[in-house]
Amino acid sequence: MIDARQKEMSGRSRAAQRAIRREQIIESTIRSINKVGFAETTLATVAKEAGVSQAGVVFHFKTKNALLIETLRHLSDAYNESWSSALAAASDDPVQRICALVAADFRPSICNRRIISVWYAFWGEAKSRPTYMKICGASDKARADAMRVECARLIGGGAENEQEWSDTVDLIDGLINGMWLQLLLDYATFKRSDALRIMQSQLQRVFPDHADMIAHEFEKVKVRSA
Amino acid sequence: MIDARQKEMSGRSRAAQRAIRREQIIESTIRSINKVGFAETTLATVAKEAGVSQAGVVFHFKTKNALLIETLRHLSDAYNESWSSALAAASDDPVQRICALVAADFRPSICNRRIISVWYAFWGEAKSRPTYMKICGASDKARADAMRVECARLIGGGAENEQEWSDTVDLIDGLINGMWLQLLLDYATFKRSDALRIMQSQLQRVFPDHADMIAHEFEKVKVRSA
DNA sequence: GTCTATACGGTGATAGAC
DNA sequence: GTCTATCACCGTATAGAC
Repeated sequence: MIDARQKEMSGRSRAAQRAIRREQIIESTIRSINKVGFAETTLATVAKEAGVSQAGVVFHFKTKNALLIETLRHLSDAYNESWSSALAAASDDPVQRICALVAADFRPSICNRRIISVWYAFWGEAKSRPTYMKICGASDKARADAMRVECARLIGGGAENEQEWSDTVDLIDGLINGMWLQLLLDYATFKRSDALRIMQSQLQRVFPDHADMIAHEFEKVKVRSA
Repeated sequence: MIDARQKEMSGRSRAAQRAIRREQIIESTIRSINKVGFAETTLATVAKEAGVSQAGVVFHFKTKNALLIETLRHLSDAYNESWSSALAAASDDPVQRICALVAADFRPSICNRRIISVWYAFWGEAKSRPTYMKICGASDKARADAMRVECARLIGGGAENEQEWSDTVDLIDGLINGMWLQLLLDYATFKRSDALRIMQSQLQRVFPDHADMIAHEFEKVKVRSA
């Protein structure tokens, strides 16, 4: 492990090395939260996962709290990158863009128990830690706004429909979060494919005029993950 | 505070006194998780909230871990009692029973940030603590089964429809969880009334033949909480 | 049953060698 | 940059008086 690390380091600038080492430690924090839980995660458990000393962790993040905040930001960045790139790759059609946004939240890299459990750990602490709250809120809002734009285009942009877009976005995004919780808790019987099937039929119910295109878009997702 | 406690104690059996004191400490645990978070909740913070000594908390629950498990069980019991009583009070009509189950999850006593944040704290720890997982899973399953019965009656009980009930239940319950998360994180702009409105319109979409009765049932909820 | 006092281990963070 | 050694503190849990 130490060899692999050193190999990865060689031939890079100082700044790049620093960034890589920080990311390694953040990944170790995620692993630790998975193994022993958020409450039991200490500098020692993180250091052990990362294969560095406890002081090494502090050197790179100053304090434990800063490390946890950076870990949350890392999750948030990865999430934002995922839906942004999905949107960038999609056509201009709002139905396709909505499907792309939904499908992005079920990509294996984003949507797996390892990551979901960490999100839940931070959400659980968010009420008592304003910084977590802010990061989670900003991440959620950016994504919801992206979805709002597409729903507004599809439903009709007049102000008289504003509550309808707004509710449609809350409905779709809320359902995604519900699927995530079920993937976390009911992992023995509930799979990503179940979640995707439910999301597809729900989108078809919400946008019955575009049922065929939605089916077509979800077929593509199924092919990609097969 | 101590006077109020002693007043509550007088004239009760030993067992009842014990139960009351235990419940007071559990309530204090919930308050502590709200104030300082799950990770920072210690015997000291709980004891301070409860107005007893640290050793007093241990006396009643043996260990901190046992206290946390009892706290989760307390949440779970309250939740189960809520939907069970709602079901018992409902008529025999499946639509009314489904509405009753949904509305029960948005009762102020069950659905408020104080309680939701504690649920999220436990969900966040669940992956690394099998006992939490088991309690959460059992609670979820009982409730989902209750919903499944009603959906099966409404959709048609043949085996050929099984995936349809199952998905419908996952859809409704998933959406409820999504609404809870939004109530937790987006509390400034998203209210219980927003969640109820979205749930109503969603149920109407899922069961279009019963839209009128659903509207009627949700009117009753609105009147009750006004 | 409830308290005060305390044992004991672990925790976050620092100092200083290399 | 990374380590070992160390600190002061705080965590859980116990002992024993009342």
